[in-house]
Amino acid sequence: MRGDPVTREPRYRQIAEELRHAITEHAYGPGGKLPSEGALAERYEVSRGTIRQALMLLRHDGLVTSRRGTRRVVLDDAPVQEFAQMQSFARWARSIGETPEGRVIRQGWHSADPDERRQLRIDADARVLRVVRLRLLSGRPAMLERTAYPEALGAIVETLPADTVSVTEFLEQAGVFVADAEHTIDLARADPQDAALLGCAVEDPLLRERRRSTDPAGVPLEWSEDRYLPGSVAFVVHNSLASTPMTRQHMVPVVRDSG
Amino acid sequence: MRGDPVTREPRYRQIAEELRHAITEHAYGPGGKLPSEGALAERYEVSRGTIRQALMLLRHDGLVTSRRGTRRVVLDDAPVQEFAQMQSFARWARSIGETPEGRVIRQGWHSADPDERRQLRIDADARVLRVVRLRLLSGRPAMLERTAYPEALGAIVETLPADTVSVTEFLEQAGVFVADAEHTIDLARADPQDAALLGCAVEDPLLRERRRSTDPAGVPLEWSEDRYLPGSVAFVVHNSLASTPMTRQHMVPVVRDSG
DNA sequence: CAGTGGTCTAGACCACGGG
DNA sequence: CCGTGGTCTAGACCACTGC
Repeated sequence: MRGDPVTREPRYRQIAEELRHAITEHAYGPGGKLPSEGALAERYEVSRGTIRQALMLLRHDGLVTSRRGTRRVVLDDAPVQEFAQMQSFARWARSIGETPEGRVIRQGWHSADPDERRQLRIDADARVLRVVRLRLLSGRPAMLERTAYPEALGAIVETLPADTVSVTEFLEQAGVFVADAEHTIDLARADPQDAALLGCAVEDPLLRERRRSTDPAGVPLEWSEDRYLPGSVAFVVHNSLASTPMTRQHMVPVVRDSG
Repeated sequence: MRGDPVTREPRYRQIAEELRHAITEHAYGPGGKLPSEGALAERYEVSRGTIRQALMLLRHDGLVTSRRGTRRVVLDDAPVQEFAQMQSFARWARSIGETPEGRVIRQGWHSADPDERRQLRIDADARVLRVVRLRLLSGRPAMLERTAYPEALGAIVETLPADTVSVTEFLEQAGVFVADAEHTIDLARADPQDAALLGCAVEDPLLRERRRSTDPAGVPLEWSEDRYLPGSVAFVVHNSLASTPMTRQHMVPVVRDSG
């Protein structure tokens, strides 16, 4: 009943959270130096290894540097968000003080096309549930989302009300968790459906995010193409020598069907 | 025979590299299971901790999952690149088999504007070197880059020939290394200069990447705005419960404030 | 030179998954 | 239940920075 979770938060995450707060409260920098690992280990009464785990989190988020020989330096109060917020439009919207809405525009079962088969790693004869959803921020259309779900997941999603605000949160209650996602960001032109629903003109430019999400076991959960009205959102990525989660991808001109 | 260079590659990185190769050669998956940490520790004759460091690298790159209770599962042969390739247009171009070119369009010293002062963390009276560079892929204009360098770095960049292919590689030879970068990706409209140099029309949509790079000590090195012709490039980002390097950023509609 | 973070070891206990 | 990865400890030595 109480907030006592089944599995308590690991010590190194608690420490990372405290340090993150200290940093965003400008206790050190920017440009300031963190205490040494040894000093932190003493302060928190843990081993140096635990401190290093905590600092690793901050480093991957781009909050601090680290190099041999000198103390860690505060880089910036970076705009860090939880994975859960990146993964859920509704959570993100709430975190910035907007009211998220969602409306299913169309929904139906289809046999998977080659792209869907590759992304969802399913057989040629498998079916997918395709859902088109309009996403709104405080009443204004912000994004149009076209998602394909594999059979098992589609059977759940299919039952949701058309105005479900957060599919992600519903799926979590059903025991479905997203653990990994790969995003491809580029530009697209509004097709007639985009234009009608987002309230722009056909051929207007949109920011496009294609996303493939998988569960903790590595099983693909969804393959989605989201189109954002320009001016409503930007994507921020941090990378470093320590981790390079972002890559450029070359696009060769492709021939598309006339639709 | 220990003829190793000054600093040898750490064991965990060697192991990660071997495993990465095995994965991309489809020795396990996709969907396959990796050997347990204990088995790998025995095979490579290292402690379990070292194996875990290696696996952590693969996990952050989105190559494998990891959860308690089961062996790691191969996710995909992900489009992983080195940080160095993400950071350098020329290196990236070569890696995809294209010939990179660069041309300085304009270059000059200015007093830093508020944006540059904040991004480069410099004083109000400091000067910056502003450089406008056109980047080409195999002869075709692909991107226009507007960069601001702080005084010390500008003094070096200023001396480069106008057709320098890789500024990054030159700076490395001068002992300047990029260790961290933050990227903001959204959409922009071509201004007259963009249009003239990229060969598009004014107001045409462009994919915009703003970037702030820092050195290993956390000192800002450059603040840049790159505008890509659509269709030439996409950005790919991997994130997970383990690390969330990407965030959405809300862009507030420009509202005229009435004093 | 002293202090720092990077690497590595050899243990330990626990939480979780799946048979 | 057993095997797995997640957390944590208490050391050790080394490479590097900066005085």
